[in-house]
Amino acid sequence: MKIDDAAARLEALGNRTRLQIYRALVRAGHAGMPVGRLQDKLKIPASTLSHHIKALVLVGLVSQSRESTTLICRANFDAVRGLVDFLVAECCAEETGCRDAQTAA
Amino acid sequence: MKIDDAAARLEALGNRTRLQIYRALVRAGHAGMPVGRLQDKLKIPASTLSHHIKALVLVGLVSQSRESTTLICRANFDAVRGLVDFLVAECCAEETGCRDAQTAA
DNA sequence: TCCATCCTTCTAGAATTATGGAACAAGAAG
DNA sequence: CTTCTTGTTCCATAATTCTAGAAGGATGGA
Repeated sequence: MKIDDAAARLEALGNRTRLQIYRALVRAGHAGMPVGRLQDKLKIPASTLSHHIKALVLVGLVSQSRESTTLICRANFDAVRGLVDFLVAECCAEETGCRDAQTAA
Repeated sequence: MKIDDAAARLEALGNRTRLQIYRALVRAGHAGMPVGRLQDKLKIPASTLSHHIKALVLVGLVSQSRESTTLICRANFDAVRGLVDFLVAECCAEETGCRDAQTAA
C-alpha cells in the first residue's frame, strides 16, 4: 500500500462520526446496513451522514450496493487489514535482533 | 479504548507527514530516533516537524526521552496495537456465524 | 561568559474539513 | 401521474488544521 492511500484511510477513520459509522458497519458484518438505519443509530442529519459515508467509500473502507431504494453499506474488511499491515510493516527494520521484526506484512 | 481516543490516534496518523514520522520511528524500533535525524530524513522545517511530533506524542503514539541536548522519539507499539484491536473489535457482533467473530480483542 | 546546537513556542495566513438546510433524483406504491 | 421513501448534491458558513518564519529556551563546550 502506498503511504498516501494509508494516510487517506487513517484520516477517514480519524473522525468520531466516521469511526462510529465504520464500527457500526463492522458490527453489522457482511450483511451490512442501510444508510437509513445508520442515520437512526447515529442521529445525525442525512446530508452530514451522506458526506461521511462518501468519504469512507472514496478511500475504499466501505462499499455499497443498492437494493431497490435502500443503499446497503458494508465495511471492507480487506482494506482495514491492509492498513493494519502497513502500520506495523518493517517494524524495527533498522534495529537488529528485534523479536517483532518483519520486512513486509 | 474509548472511541474518542481511537479517533484521535487515527487522525494523528491520517496525515502524510505524520505517518512518515511514525513509520520512520517504527523502522527505528526500540532504539528510537532523535528529532534532528527525522528532520534530515523528511526535509521539513523544524517548526512544522515539531508540531507534528507533538501531535503524535499527545495522543500517545510516540514517547520521548531526553539525552542531554537531543530528544529521542520512539513509537509506542502498545498504542497502535490497541488501535488495531479497536478497529476489529466486535466484528460481526450482530451477525450470527461469522468466522471472524469476536466480542473483544 | 560566549557561542553553537537542538528543539519548541509564538504568531499568522492559507488551506482544508465539517456541518446541515434546501433542493434534487430515482424508484416504488397507489 | 402523484406521492412517499430513500439518499445525494448544492451551497454557505463555521471551525479546524497545516505550514513555516521568527523568536525563545535549554544544554554543553570553548
